Amino acid sequence: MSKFDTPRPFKQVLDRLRGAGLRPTRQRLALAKMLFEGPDRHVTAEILHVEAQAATIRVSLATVYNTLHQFTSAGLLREIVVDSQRSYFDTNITDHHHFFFEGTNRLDDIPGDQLIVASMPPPPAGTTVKRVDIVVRVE
Amino acid sequence: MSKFDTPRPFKQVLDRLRGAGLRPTRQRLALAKMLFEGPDRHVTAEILHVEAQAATIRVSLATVYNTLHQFTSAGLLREIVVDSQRSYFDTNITDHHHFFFEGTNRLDDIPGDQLIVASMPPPPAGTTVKRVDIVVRVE
DNA sequence: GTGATTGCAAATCTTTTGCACTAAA
DNA sequence: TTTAGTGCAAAAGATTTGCAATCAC
Repeated sequence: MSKFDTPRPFKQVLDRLRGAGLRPTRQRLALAKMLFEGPDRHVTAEILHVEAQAATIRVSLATVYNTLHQFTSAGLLREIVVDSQRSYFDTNITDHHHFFFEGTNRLDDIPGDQLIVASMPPPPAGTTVKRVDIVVRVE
Repeated sequence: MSKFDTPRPFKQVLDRLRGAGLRPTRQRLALAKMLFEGPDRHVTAEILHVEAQAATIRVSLATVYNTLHQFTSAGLLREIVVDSQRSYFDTNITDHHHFFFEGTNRLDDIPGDQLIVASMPPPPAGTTVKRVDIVVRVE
């Protein structure tokens, strides 16, 4: 067993922050590990904060909000708009869409190749398309 | 010129409320006229309230909120989720989608036949599709 | 009359902000 | 050091709620 067999998640997350020009502070590192190690996920600030506290990570809710927005600006996260009352963030930043379960407020990914738009109108004059968001609401 | 030539918008709006099982109160009638007479539009509670006041219609912001939700439940309006901070309501309740201008927070309709979804995954087991919302974000 | 509707002010909820303190480089 | 980042509490903005007064039927 060589020394290269062990995964080095700490370093991966650390590099991801450095690459985004964000100082790897204790709080950012802890939140990044919760978000980026393990499978993709959808979080709200509130949920991430509660989880952090459960994991004995000292971080304020304001910092969770700041961090989620910084990660989003840096392209590490994507904000999903499905609820006019709350913001969701997705660790999956590839091209894809969502199922939204109205009863439980849960989000599930729809892989990019499973939902195909056949025809789309041109953007209004003077504008460019920034993103196309598709939400399939189910219940 | 017969007596049938004159449009009777008042009666139309009144009947629309009655048909929805909503008492045609002064406030509901005034708001319904602002919403349903004239071309389709997108409004927030705030905007509708300001407009009402400008038209010397006495109605509280709480009542505007209540009314928008009652109209939505009754199927007279549709709520559009494009911004996780504010609710928009659309008087166009036919099948269609939207352009959202990120700079100005403005919404434009995309007629139903101008955006065609070619392939769509089946809804998760035990759920049914309630609606498919497509937002083309431009700037 | 009587039950639905309204207005108002207070409450709630999510998110942002100001600023003194702390920590990374 | 020096500058970015953090925590806290307060502020802000959107929306809802409780309840007495008012209105439609």
